[in-house]
Amino acid sequence: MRTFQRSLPMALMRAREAVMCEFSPELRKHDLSPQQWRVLRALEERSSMDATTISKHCALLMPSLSRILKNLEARGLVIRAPSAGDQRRTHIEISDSGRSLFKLIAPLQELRYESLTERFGYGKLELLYELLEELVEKVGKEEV
Amino acid sequence: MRTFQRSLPMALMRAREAVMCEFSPELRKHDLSPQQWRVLRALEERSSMDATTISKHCALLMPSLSRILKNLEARGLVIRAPSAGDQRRTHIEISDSGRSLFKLIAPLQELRYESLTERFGYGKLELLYELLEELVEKVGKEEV
DNA sequence: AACTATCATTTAACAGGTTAATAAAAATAG
DNA sequence: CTATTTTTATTAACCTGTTAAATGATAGTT
Repeated sequence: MRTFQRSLPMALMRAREAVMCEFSPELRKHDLSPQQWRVLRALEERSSMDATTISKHCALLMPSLSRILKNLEARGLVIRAPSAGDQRRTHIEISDSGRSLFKLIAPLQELRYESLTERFGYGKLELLYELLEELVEKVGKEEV
Repeated sequence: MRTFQRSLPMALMRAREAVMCEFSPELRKHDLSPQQWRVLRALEERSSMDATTISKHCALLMPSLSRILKNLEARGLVIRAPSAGDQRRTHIEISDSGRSLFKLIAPLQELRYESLTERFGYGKLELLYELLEELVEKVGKEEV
């Protein structure tokens, strides 16, 4: 029987926590959770999207995203409006103040990412990304 | 600037979710969360431990573990008693009914793990474990 | 022995992960 | 064109993740 320590979900979780330790503190200074930051980042890159697109882009389930957007909207970092064509869709746009906050934080996080890459090794990081992607692909395939 | 998709926390999260899809449904049938299952598994292997040891073993923070144990105890899967030597410590033991539940679920999960190993490739899985471990090591090192 | 610091655990508070249920708009079938 | 189905988003309910604060027990000091 496989030993207890051989747990893929646990190993992945542990790794994620370790990586978060690197990025979270800076975000917390601005009262941003990693997920809120992820959404802000995505919107900064694309300017605007509907909720479902953000959900896919950020790997967030709709219920989580719903809460996150409510929060970000309340803080004025994001603007929500029903989509023109399809009234079901919500159109999300990053606000000026959202963009300012992004510009304040992004460079610092970028430095940390570079430092992490250096410590871990560029090649290994690439390899890790590839393995993770392949894992998602091959494990997801099972559902009929 | 690094593109949005190059996010290690996100990649790790996505992978974890994909893997969970494999194991969660069976657990949910028995009203067990992945973490509750992890604790039960750890206790089955060692029979009994104090809370802090479980916490380290299962990579759970104490507040989470505290809630999990309260739940498992209420369901009679686990027995809690103050430790003999040190009254601060809580001694946790798996109950007979906890052991029975484990024996019911474990073989099914084992099969799923084997299937996953086969689909992903044994070598790749080993490599992934190693990379994740190394990542935790090298990223954790930063704090002084 | 009394005071203080440390340690193990719990509680609180807030956010996200997850499944199921709901509401409303849009697409499709008949 | 109405009835049904599908899609989009939200809400609810429960659990975990996470930081900070609180409680209670132990160890160390003076």
